[in-house]
Amino acid sequence: MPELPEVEVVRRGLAQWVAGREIAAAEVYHPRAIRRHVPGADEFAARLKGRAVLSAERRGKYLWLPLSGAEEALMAHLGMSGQLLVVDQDAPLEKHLRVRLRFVDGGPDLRFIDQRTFGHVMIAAMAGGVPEPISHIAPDPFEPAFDETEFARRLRGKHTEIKRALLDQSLISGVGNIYADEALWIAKLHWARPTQTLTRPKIAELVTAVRTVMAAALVQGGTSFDSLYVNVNGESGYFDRSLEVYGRRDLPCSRCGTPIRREAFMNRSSYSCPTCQRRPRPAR
DNA sequence: CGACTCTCCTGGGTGC
DNA sequence: TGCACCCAGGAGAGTC
Repeated sequence: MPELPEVEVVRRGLAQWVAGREIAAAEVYHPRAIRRHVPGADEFAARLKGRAVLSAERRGKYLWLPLSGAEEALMAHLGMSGQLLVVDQDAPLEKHLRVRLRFVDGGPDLRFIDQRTFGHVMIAAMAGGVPEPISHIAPDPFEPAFDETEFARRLRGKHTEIKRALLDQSLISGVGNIYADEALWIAKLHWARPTQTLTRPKIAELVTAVRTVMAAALVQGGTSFDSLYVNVNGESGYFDRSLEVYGRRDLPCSRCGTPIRREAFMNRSSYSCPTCQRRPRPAR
């Protein structure tokens, strides 16, 4: 649920507080947190010891810390409830602490805390500038590598609904349920609109809406809808106050006053304005 | 192969 | 007050 803006907030904190430091030790408190690191916890810790963190990078919702030595990085995905916190090494261990990194400088730890355990960390080889496990995902809309023409071409070739496509990280990365609903509201598109019926100008409008809402969220430090999204210092952003549809069932649309509706879609909630976002005709 | 569903997980909230 | 249940949802595995 932390989406691109929240993950970017975390990346900036890691760049400031963790980059340039040498790892003294890694401790794994819950095996599920490293389930994608196939060699296991002991190998994970051994491979990190003595390596320096070179920088902090991001694509979509994925973060990675390139490491000194071999061409590999410590990669993280926050899932729904993951947090990467920079905390004093003497601070008490958090209830949902999953992985702890200590540094040779004796400064603050980097701790991965994750209540719902959908997030994970792993060490991954680099491949073409990104960790190999995420080589299949598309650039996010803030990267120079994001090709809007290619995105439009692939989108129009799909036989699916627009919201499903927005959440497909192989088409465009970084968009999750909250910002998908917000961007669709800005572009006045219903979530069920068939992708093959979208014109190129409408797709351009939608991409602009995605960038607009995410940039606005980033300025405010991200969204803190359920208080689990925090920066590396444990602080929440304020963008939830600016949400137009997400979580606003029965509240008036700021454009037309119609009560916002909540519908089930893909086993989750979709919020939209019944007037501004007309349901597409069922004909195909 | 593309489209779509299922599954993992925990704790806060709710209704009785 | 306690307990059963629902809900939040990203992404990979599995199904058709």
